[in-house]
Amino acid sequence: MRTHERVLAQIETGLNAGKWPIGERLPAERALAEELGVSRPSVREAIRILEAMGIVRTAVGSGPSAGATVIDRPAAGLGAAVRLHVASGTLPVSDVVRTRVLLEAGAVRDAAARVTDDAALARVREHVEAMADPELDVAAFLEHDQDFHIELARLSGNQLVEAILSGMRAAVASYVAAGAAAVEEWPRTAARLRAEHRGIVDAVARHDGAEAEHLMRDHIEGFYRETGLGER
Amino acid sequence: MRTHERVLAQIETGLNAGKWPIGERLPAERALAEELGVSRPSVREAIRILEAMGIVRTAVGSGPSAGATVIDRPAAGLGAAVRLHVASGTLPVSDVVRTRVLLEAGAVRDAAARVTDDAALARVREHVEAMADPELDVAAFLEHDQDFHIELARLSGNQLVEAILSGMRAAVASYVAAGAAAVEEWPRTAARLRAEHRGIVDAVARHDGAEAEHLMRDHIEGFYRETGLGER
DNA sequence: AGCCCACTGTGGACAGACCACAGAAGTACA
DNA sequence: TGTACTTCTGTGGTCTGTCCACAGTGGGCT
Repeated sequence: MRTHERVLAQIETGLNAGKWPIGERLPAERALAEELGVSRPSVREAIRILEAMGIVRTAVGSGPSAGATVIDRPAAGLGAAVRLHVASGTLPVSDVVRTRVLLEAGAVRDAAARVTDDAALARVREHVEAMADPELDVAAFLEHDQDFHIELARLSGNQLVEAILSGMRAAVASYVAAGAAAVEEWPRTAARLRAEHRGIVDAVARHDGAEAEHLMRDHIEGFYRETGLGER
Repeated sequence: MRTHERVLAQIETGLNAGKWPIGERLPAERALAEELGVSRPSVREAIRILEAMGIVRTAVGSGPSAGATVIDRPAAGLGAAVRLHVASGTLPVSDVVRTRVLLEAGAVRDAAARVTDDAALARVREHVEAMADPELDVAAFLEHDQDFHIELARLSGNQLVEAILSGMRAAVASYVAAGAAAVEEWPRTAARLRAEHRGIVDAVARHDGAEAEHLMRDHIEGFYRETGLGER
């Protein structure tokens, strides 16, 4: 086993044992290196991996905010992994779409069953309304679309689903942008997407999970079909 | 932007451009460092991240197999991320279970629609049959159970779903083991699980996606309920 | 012809140094 | 006494140089 892997394992053990709760800082790189009897570069490599996985955040300087702070951003690591693999071209877009359908459809169903927080629902509606602005260019529209989907998934309360979808965000954004560019009459498509968004939110608001699930499924698959992304 | 991030971005760009198809090797660390005008440690940190994400595999020595070879193991990176976050205790088991339900139910539905490869189906059945061995201890039984679920998901042909589920494997294994230990009459539960497995495979084999989806849902949720893991 | 061994290129690891940064502590001055 | 400035200290970021272990490769010896 390589040194940095050993370091990683030791840190992971410590994390499991609750040695450094979220918000706490890991020992300084030099201290950790001495403590574990390894060199600083080895410690750094381990911390790099933790950072890429969204487990810690590093900062230079002095004071409480400096150093490697334990955080918990599942989306960071999952996101980077999904992004890199989609980028490397081996993860087909159709797989990403299908996975979205499964997760988002399930998420809105759960959201409909549990949503009571009107503030959260209002946040979702904000994105829907923002998309109604006729001045909005396509990029900004799609930005709100992404936020809408993520916020909606968040309503399910399932952190893992939210993290995976957040992770897929960049990958989704790139294919959606390509799809939007392929649409002939964008204004009409945009109007339809808006209407579908409203329908989904309304279904969630009235706790109609089955309907919300159904609408979400059609919404994602419909866009994918209309843009012909599947035939590439 | 930090140096290793710049290196990572450059490598990612190269990957996107198809500069190093899968199976090819990245330039040597020293060469890459000189080419990009950075130090070797910075290059190493970038490669470490790629390695953790399952994008490359490194090997010492000489010859074609040495160096950083581009591979594609989405499960590696996603798995590590899910494992670390579940381990860090912030991802509740119920979220993991729910995510499994969504993904696996969808996966078997897709599998039923497309499965024609009898060899792949036979591989799944092997695990089912292996679980029938009365000599099998609980740990080995659960091992086969995990393999069964992953192989089944693989039949869907969706690499992303398979990767995510593979990534969740370790997390799932730990909660399933805890659940199995909480069961009063294990032999009876084991028999039921076996029967459910058979039912799912049969449904997939006769292309009955709806039934397979339904059975899978009940299978996962049933075990979760029976073991009372949700009440902890 | 076959075997052995040195060579070469690779990642793995380490030591040591210097820098940039940001907060903390100490100090000078009003 | 209070405020502003300066210095100190601890932190990650980065680089240089070095050595090691390893695994093919190819030449030379038997």
